[in-house]
Amino acid sequence: MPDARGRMIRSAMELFAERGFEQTTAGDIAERAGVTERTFFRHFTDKREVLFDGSATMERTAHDAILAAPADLSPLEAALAGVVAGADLLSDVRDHAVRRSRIISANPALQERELLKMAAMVDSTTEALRTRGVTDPAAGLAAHSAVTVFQIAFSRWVSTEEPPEILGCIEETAAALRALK
Amino acid sequence: MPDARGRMIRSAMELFAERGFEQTTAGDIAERAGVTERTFFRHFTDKREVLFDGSATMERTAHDAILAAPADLSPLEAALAGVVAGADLLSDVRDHAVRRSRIISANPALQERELLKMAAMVDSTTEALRTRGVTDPAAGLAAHSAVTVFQIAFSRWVSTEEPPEILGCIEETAAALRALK
DNA sequence: CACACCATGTCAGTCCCTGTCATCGCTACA
DNA sequence: TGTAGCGATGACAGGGACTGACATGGTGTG
Repeated sequence: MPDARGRMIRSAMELFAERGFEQTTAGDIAERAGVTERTFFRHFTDKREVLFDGSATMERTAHDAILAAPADLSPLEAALAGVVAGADLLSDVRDHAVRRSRIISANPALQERELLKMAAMVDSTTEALRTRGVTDPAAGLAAHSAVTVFQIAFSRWVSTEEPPEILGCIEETAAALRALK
Repeated sequence: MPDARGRMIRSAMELFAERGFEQTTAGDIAERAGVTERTFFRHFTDKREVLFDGSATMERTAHDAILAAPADLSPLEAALAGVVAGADLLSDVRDHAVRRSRIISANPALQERELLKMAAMVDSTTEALRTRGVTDPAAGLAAHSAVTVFQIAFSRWVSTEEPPEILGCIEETAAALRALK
C-alpha cells in the first residue's frame, strides 16, 4: 500500500469536514485510509498533527529565504521576505488551504496546535535574524511582527470570496504595520 | 473543606515542579488536594488549565485599561497601556510567576496552552481597540504587537537573576519595538 | 536461498476526560 | 423545629487518545 501517509491525511480532512474533529476517531481515520490505528500514531505524533503536515517545510523555506535576503534589508523587511517565501508555497493550493482553515477554525484544540506552529515559525525566524546579526530584543520583535502579518494576511486571503493573491494580502498588511503608531 | 480550588492549584504546582507535568496524574493532584479526580475536572476543564487560573483576570484588566486610556493615544500606545495594566498584576507575585514559568517551559503541551491564552489576550485587545474606533488591520496589528512586547518583556523579567521591575522590562521592550524598522 | 530491515498488525494497558446517579451539608422558609 | 431545595462532592462506568512490546510480512541485497 503506497502513500499510506497521504491517504491518512486525505481521509482525516474528509472526516473532519464531514463530522468535525471531535466526532472523528483516530480509528475512523485509519479505517478509511485502510490502515490500523496503531500505524496512524506511528506517522503522526497525535491526532491533530495530521492537519499540519506542511508546516515544517514552510518553516524551513522562510528560514532559508531570510538567510538569502539582501544584507542591507532591515530586520523587519528581512523577516517579511521570509514570510513571503513561506506564503508563496500556499498560493497554488488555495483550495486546500481554505478547507483546512475552516476545519481549524471550528475547533479550539486545532487552533491551539496552529498557534504552536506559528510560534515555531517565530522561533525559527528569530534565529535566522540573529545569524544575520540582528541583536536581541529586535530579532524577536521583528520575527513576531512578520509572522503576525502572515497570520492576518492569511486569514484575509482565505476569507475573501473573490480570491486575491496572497502576496498582495501580505503586502497590504505589511504596509498597515509600517504605518502603525 | 474550604478553598478546594486553591488547594488543587497549589498541589498541581508542587507536583509539576517535583516530577514534571506528564509524570503527574490528574488523580495525583486530586489526592494531594484531598478531593476526587472527578471534582478536579469539575473545577478545571482539563489538566493543563490548573496552571492558568489568573489569565482571565489579566485579560479583563488589560481590556478595561484600554477602554479607560486617554482618547488621544495611538492604537499601539493604547494597547501597550492595557498590557502594562495586566502585567502590573504580576509584579507582586514574581516568585509564583517564575515557578509557573519554569513548569510551562518544560512542557510543550503547556506552552501550547499558554499560546492560546496569549491569543485570547490578543483577541480581547483587538476588540477593545475596535471599540476605541481603530479600524481593522491596524487593530489586530497593534494588539499583536503589544502582546508580543508583553511576552518578550515577561520572559526577560523571569529569567533575570536580579529581579528588575516588570514595567521597566516592558518599557524597554516597547522602546525597541518603536525603534524597529 | 539466507539475511537484514522496515512498515505494519495485534494486543494489553494507562491516563484523560465525561455522563450519570447518589449523597451530604447548608440555607431559606413555613 | 422540621423540611424542601440547592450546590458541591463522591462513586462508578465507559469511551477515546496514546504507548510499549512483540509478531509478521514484504523487499532488497549478498
